[in-house]
Amino acid sequence: MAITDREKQVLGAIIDYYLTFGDTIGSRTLVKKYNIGFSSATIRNVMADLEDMGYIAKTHTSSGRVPTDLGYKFYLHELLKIEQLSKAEMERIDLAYERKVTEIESVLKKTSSLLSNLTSYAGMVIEPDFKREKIKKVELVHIDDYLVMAVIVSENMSVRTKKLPLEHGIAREELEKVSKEINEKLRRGEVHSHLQVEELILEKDNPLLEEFEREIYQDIQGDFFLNNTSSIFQDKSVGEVQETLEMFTRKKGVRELFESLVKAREPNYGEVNVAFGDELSIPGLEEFSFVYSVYKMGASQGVIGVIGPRRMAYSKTMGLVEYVTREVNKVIDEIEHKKEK
Amino acid sequence: MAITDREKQVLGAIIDYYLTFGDTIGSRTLVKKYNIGFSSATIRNVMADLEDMGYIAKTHTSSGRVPTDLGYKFYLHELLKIEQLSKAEMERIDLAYERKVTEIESVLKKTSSLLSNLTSYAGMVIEPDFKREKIKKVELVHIDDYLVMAVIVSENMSVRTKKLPLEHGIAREELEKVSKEINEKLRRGEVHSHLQVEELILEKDNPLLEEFEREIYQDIQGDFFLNNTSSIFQDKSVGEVQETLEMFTRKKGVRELFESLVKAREPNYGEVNVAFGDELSIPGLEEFSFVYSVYKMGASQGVIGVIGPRRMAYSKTMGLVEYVTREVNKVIDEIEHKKEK
DNA sequence: ATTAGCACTCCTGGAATTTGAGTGCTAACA
DNA sequence: TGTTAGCACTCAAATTCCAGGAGTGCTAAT
Repeated sequence: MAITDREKQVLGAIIDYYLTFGDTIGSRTLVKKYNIGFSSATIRNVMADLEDMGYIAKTHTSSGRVPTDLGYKFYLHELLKIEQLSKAEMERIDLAYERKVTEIESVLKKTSSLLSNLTSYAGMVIEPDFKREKIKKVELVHIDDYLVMAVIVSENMSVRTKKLPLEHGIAREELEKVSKEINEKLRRGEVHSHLQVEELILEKDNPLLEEFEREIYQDIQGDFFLNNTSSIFQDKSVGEVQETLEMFTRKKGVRELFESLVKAREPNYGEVNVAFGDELSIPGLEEFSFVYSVYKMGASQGVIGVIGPRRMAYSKTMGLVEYVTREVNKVIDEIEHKKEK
Repeated sequence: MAITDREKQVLGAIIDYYLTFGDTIGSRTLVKKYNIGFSSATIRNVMADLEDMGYIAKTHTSSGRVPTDLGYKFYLHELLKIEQLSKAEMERIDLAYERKVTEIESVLKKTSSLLSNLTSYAGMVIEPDFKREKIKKVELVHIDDYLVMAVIVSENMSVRTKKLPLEHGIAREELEKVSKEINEKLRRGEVHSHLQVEELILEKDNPLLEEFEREIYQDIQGDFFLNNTSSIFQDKSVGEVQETLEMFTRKKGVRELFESLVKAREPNYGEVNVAFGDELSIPGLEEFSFVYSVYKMGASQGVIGVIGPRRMAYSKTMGLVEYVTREVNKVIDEIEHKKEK
């Protein structure tokens, strides 16, 4: 049962109204506000058909209609056109990346806050997974005999630091030896993952292995930058969204969730996607939408996106995410080339 | 005009009721719930007197009474007894510090979460101010020619790391020279503050000084660990407390505010204090209370405390903060002695 | 196929009303 | 003189009631 043009038009109007006012709309108002050349009675029939098809629904017997999830998806895939940014907006973004930032982490941080500023939703940037990167080298800094600071550099030039408290103590010279040993092995390709590196350090001293596994695990992995989260919860009470908020501030598990979402779909570089909260299956985010796209960095990939209410200015937001992602890819390229030079 | 015992008793009852139910209480209910050997009419007279003295107030002409700020303070200073923890509770806390943690930062982190678990309010631990500490040594790790990771160790063994992106690039050998130079100067006592250290590095390369000042400023200073903040806002809407929440997650300015509060009073080690939100003058925290005490670490001092609603179980909480602070001081001592050994 | 008309439904918001927990004051009492 | 009973009065909060508005579906006419 194909959908007619008239039906498309009406569906579009209903969604548009819902997007801007968040409310139901009935046949009469629809005819008046969106100049449609038919009477309300006709539209009532069209609406009844759309309801049969499952695209719209009533909230109660005599209410107007709102789009269903199905209707929403139809809209996103078939009806929606990504809006090109205006010249002025583009310039504003370009300007943000103008003063050459030479360090990748701060580029990502800045991008996240840029997105939230421009959309007034929550901006989100996920770093490429550090754990999956090959380790290039490790420097062990001797703080004192009982504390070592490991500086871990990955193939794509991400850097992580990690404190390693030692039970038995180690002298500076001894540590330097260990350090050389490790880097030697790295160079010969005998060690890859960061976990192995830890083991190498630790077997010299055999300390609180479990502690590490549990506590510091998260510090070492790819970070993510999330901005302006509270804005999207606005009217909710803190109690309701407490867990989600906690999850964001502790940065626990969030990364995995978003990552798995992106993996689940075909990752098309440069293409902007939309995921409803319920597709994300992130507790507390059921009523939100995630507009995102994938950027690449070295061999890995990260995610740039915006979390906002289901009722959001998709057209605009998607255009924005698209443009910003392109921009970020450009900056990353520049940095990488500079390094190689 | 001295306050009589009877008045004290009534005031205590009013506050107790307010603390547990957060509501006004009238003479009749008060007589019934707190077995006072007088009639409601008598209590009405007592209440009228207390109101004249400014300790209690009505919310409207015919309502019951609630304590005023003055009444609250009187209660805290004169009436309240700090509750000793039970054996079981003490053991539970001891247990948390049992598995010897050999690294101070994680002790503080753990303390913060311990406090929030035990009170279900927000636990807060402020590190001693890193900026005020003397710097003991600096290690400069060469990531690549355009990125240096500085590891800064203070006199009291706190450690900070900081990425320094360079505009013009520096070779490994050159960097090592700079590093030696700096540490030499440190040893001779020619350099103290971390800012000077930065300058020394930077004058070799003259890079994005302003960027530093602005962006990385906060990373370098003493951190604080704040847990479970959302729990204290519970019933509020996210919109209302958005700014405060944002302030907490960005960790911007919070430290200064709390520090200045503590400075404003005489810092008695080991003694537990209470500050009302309005004494803190922290935006968004007007309706909260801060129960805290000061711990010392090397030459500096930090703060351990709990942020909760004005209506909180003070007696209990104060006992808890007192005990935990003692415990933390003990652990820090142990770590420091171990180092010296 | 479209439309006008009609009876009916449901949500919404404000006004009116009731109830409960208080108060202050006065007069009586130990 | 301190304590108490009794009474008239007040206010906030909850509940009920009611009218109005925005819809719908259906039928009959165009």
